[in-house]
Amino acid sequence: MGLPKLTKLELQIMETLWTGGALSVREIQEAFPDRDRPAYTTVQTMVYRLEGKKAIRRVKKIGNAHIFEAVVSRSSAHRRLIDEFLSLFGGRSQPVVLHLIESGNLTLEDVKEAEALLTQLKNEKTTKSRRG
Amino acid sequence: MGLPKLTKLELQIMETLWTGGALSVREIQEAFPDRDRPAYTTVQTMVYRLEGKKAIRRVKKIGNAHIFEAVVSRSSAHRRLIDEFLSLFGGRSQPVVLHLIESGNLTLEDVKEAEALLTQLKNEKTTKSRRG
DNA sequence: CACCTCCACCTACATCTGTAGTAGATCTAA
DNA sequence: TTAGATCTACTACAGATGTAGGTGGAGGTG
Repeated sequence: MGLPKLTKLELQIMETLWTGGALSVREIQEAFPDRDRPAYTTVQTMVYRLEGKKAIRRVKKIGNAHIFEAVVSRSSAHRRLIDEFLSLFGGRSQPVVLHLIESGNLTLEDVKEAEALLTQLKNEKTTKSRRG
Repeated sequence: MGLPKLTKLELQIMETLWTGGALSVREIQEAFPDRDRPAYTTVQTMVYRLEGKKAIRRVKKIGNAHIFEAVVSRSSAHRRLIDEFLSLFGGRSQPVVLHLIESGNLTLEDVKEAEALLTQLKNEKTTKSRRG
């Protein structure tokens, strides 16, 4: 089975784990912005569901609290999201790109930068492989 | 209130209406691919819900069948979708762009083309306005 | 007019998502 | 050791989404 489908709230929790490493439910809850923080048990429920989906796992226990960490990587989750999204446009990115540009969310510069960044990353990896 | 939120299936129906103009429930249903066509009443339910959301409206009656047409434009619906989507990435398009490029869904060429197209459209509109 | 077909409407329901309460276990500090 | 804090695990529930059945009525056909 492929990557699990993650909902908005689940993604927020994943984001916290991707950023913060291994955390308790309490820590995840407190990572939410003050003004829009779900109840402890709400977060707990989502954490359990993420566990059920194998997106996260329990790694240890501190006191009586379980500590969770991400199993699914941010990168693969994002990929999944994007594919899902593109499928709404028949898998074609053209209409998406048009709208991104139109709304000022995307310029040639952005793309150039992104490409440069990717190229750079790729080269570094290659170099490292050759050296190692 | 802004644009209504549209679900996947609702979007498929909207797409049919955006493409086909004013249609009956039966026509919308038959526009689905043979192999994955929902029951007539399923489509009907979604059409009613779209009507409830003011995304479409009844324009006339042929025989005893109502004919529906889109009220919300494809363009605004797409915009809404994209904003919704970007919000999952904190409103930043950078990670999205990176993934689009990485997965081969987006190249500099695509962006150039899209920009050219937009510029062209804008000019045409301006010209038309001046003329009219 | 009688009948058959198609449609409108209403109702139902499983699953998913977000939300949270409660009961009982466990830990910790006095 | 005992009371308060904190967690876990379970349960509940409303709204959204996809899916579709059933009933009755409108329209055309012979």
